[in-house]
Amino acid sequence: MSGDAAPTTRSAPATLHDVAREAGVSLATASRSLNGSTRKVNEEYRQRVLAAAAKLNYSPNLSAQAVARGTTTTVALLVADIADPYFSQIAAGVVREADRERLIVTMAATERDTERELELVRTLRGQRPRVMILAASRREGDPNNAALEAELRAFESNGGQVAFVSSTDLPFRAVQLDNRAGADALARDLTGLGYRRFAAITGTEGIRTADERLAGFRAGLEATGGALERVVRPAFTRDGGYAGMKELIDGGLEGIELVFAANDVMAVGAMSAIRDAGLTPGTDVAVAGFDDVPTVRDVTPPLTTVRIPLEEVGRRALRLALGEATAEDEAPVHTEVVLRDSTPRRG
Amino acid sequence: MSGDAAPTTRSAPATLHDVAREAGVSLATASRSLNGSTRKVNEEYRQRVLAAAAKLNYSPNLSAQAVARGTTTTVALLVADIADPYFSQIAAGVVREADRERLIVTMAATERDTERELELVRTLRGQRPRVMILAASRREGDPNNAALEAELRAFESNGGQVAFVSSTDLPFRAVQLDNRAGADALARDLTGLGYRRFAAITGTEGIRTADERLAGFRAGLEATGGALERVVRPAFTRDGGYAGMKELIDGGLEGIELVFAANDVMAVGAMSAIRDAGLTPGTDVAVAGFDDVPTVRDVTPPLTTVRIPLEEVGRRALRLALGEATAEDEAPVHTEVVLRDSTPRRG
DNA sequence: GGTGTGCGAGAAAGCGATTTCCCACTGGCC
DNA sequence: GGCCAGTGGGAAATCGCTTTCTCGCACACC
Repeated sequence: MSGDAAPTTRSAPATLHDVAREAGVSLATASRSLNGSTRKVNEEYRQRVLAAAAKLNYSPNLSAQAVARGTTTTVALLVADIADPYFSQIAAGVVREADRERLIVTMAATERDTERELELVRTLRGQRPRVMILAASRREGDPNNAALEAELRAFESNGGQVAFVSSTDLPFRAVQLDNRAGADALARDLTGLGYRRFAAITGTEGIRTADERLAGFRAGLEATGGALERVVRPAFTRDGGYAGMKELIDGGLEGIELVFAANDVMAVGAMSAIRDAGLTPGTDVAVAGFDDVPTVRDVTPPLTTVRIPLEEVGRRALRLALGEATAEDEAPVHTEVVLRDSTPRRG
Repeated sequence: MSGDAAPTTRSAPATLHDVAREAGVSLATASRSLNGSTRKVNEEYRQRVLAAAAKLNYSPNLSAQAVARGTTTTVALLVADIADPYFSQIAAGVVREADRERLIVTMAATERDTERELELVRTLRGQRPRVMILAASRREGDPNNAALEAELRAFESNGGQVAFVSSTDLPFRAVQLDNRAGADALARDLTGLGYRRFAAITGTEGIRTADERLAGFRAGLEATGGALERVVRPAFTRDGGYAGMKELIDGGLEGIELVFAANDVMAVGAMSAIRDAGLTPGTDVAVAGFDDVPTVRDVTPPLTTVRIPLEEVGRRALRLALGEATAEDEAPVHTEVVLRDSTPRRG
């Protein structure tokens, strides 16, 4: 049913004033009854107010409350792309934790554009959110970084809280993902399985997450005698992964045994490229990713990767920002190598 | 860097009042300069105000604006589960379109609980959003439906707009997905490929989307001589799909040639179950899904499904709610069967 | 020169809440 | 009986902004 206009006549929502009048009490008493202040209010009055509110279907105007109280119940969340499973899982964690704290989440997408990110932060600041969580990936040395820092500083000095997801060069709280250690461990495990000759598909230079993962992987290989023979740097997306793998194949695989993609969606794209080239991932060339997003256990062969508990990361980011972080929350997030069939033990 | 407390002393954000004082003009003039009212303001004053605002890093308090204007720039979005690619793609569409309209999106997750959904609608109503978009799936005959309808009616009569995604028995605008026709067409194409004996994995009875897809599939089979021999109804999730397929296999496949899962994540789960049972999806038993979420082109074999342009659905939902829908927007969303290797032509 | 008329600055009245402050009343205590 | 502390209701101030409303001023027109 593509429904029509509203049936009842349009009228302004009931205000607290209406409720007070209906209950025959003052504004102050109505307010106190509905949100339970420090002051006691006569039980009979309270009941009358509650009844009046129910009758009028009263819903407090959160904006007005925010103005009067000088504080909101809002959390602002910035991600690069909501449709990307990495970010959508983090968002799910933030939303869940926010809900527990009875906070409301407003979300925006930077589309991986730092200019946009800056502008969004500016806009969102107008909401006076209690907390701002920035999960969009950082770029090293981006020209907008200084302005972003200034904006966030201003936000903080007005009493707001900031938390980043993933490491950043900006001086704010952050949920530490330890990309380096994860990739390092992965590399060691892979050489342990008998692999020696590697290639990597990573994001554009400057994307901090990508750079760290590559550095960690490289370090792990160096420590255990693996050789990173080629590195390609396409976009940090599924299609980037596909394109990167194609580039590797077109350039001639020449004995490369395993391709490490800096995140799972790239790895999945890479596997499709391998297949489209008439090869079999896992058999002809092994593939490993990073993140352990849900789908990678369902691809064929299931993908070896480094697990990050992404939803937990989202939850933790919010706790961190709210200043409710336990010592555990402050520690780097535990990452764990998950070996699956995309990297079979090598003869 | 797990940064420390704010460096500058904490102070209240600059208000319009501060800006006006700094610029040496009245509050009214400052307001008019910054948001461009119908009234003209002396260019010199305007410049002074702009300069003062920049100097003080002024950011208008959106809550206060909302109270004063009696209207917000907020869109409320309800989804079942943000981490589910179906919903995250829709959300991405909503966010993108909202951004174009310079609206802010607040998001909440029902976790597939209609009780929660109702409560969230109540809370979000307090924000006085311009628009509420409900994308969480509907349940036929749910006891909370009446209360939900009442709540949304109240919201509408206060000037809010409501839009559902996917059909609903509730009398509100909705983006029509035409699940029935899509599933019908899929069934016809599959019998056209030579399949005759089918099973279906669909959601719990009462989930409208699942029911419609099953009904359409059934109709398509009946019209073309296919037989739906078994139907299982697990949860409407990836794990549900896995469990459903396991149930089918454990019950004995007995000549079933193709399994239709009512959405892609279930289909992907089903494929894993097939594989875990030592069979090969596509070869031993064909699989088809619904939605065409991004990952299904990367699974093996690539999944046959019915494409819904989910991001476009999200965008359309917002336009519909804002009353900006074109005739095109009002029409049911175009669905399209996408045949891939998970349903090879049959001998 | 007198009088409309238009323009635009600023004072002030909201918007829908919360919270301070005032004050009437009750009850305990000497 | 007088006094004081405690209680709790309601008037009014307040939050940060928008938007009427008032009013002085300049200009044009007769």
